[in-house]
Amino acid sequence: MKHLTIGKLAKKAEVNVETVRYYERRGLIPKPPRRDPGYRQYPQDVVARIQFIKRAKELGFSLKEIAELLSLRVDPSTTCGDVKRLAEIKIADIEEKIRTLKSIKKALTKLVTMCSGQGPTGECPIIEVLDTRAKKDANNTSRVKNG
Amino acid sequence: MKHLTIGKLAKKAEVNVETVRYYERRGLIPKPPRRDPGYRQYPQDVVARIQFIKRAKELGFSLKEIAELLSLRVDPSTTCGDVKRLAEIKIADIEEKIRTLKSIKKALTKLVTMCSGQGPTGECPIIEVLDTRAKKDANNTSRVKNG
DNA sequence: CTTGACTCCGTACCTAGGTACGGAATTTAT
DNA sequence: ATAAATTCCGTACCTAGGTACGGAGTCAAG
Repeated sequence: MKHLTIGKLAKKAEVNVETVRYYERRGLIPKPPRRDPGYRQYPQDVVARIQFIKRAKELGFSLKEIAELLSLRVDPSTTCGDVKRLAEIKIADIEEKIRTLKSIKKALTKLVTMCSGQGPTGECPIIEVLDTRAKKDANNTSRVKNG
Repeated sequence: MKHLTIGKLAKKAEVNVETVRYYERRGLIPKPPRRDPGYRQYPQDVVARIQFIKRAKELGFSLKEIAELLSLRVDPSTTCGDVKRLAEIKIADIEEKIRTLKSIKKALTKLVTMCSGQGPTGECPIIEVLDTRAKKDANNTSRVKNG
């Protein structure tokens, strides 16, 4: 089977048919060629593209950001400098996300340990772990003086 | 300053006042004590809690999931077994997210390299990198394209 | 002691990201 | 060769997560 109907594609990628059409409208997947009466014919690789979109969504990227990620490629229409710049911004975003996830994970791991250790502490260590990071821009303006 | 009004809290946590009330309704932050005519009095630590919520959202957690994360603590009302089980599920979720983020990052890094190398490939390496992962349940015809 | 900023509350509205509807044409299965 | 499923399209609707409105009471500064 060389091409996929929209229904087959949706099934493979585990999304709704309407979602496929929606992504097309949003420009997240390319407009496919049409068969005789107008039926869409999808190449196989669109499955992976949709699966990428799904994963990226779970990681907190908006469809707009995902579209940007997907457009990142080395082709004649973009200069390398542009691609590089955008990619580097995205890499930094991702590193930040990874850092935060790691600290949440650490907190959870600590919690599990505490649990085994039988310490009924009552406080939530998850927030505590992130607390340090939160402090980076916790500067009160001068007008917050109070007694 | 011992307590915060809702406005001060919102400012510190960099969210809208309405959002604070919304989170209260959703049970994401505890209902604070009230002052004389009914004004909310927030302890300082709620700032960190809201910042945690903001970050977790950026990582793709829903408010419901965030509520679960925040309720994870060792206290008398939950058994250690319960906490541990839930925490371990969350840890696995997080590890999956980290893995996916790393592979996207890797793809982007590769892209930057390619870019420096002047290779006008035209294809999007981001999807390709994730493709391997996608294949885990892509049991279709024997015809697998390679590149 | 007034003026303006802040608070209360319920309800209405908004954006993002889908999902469903409905009727006509077409394809597939029986 | 029918019946059942799929496809087309535009539009309407839905959920999550806020955000704004409005009118009344309250606090802080001039």
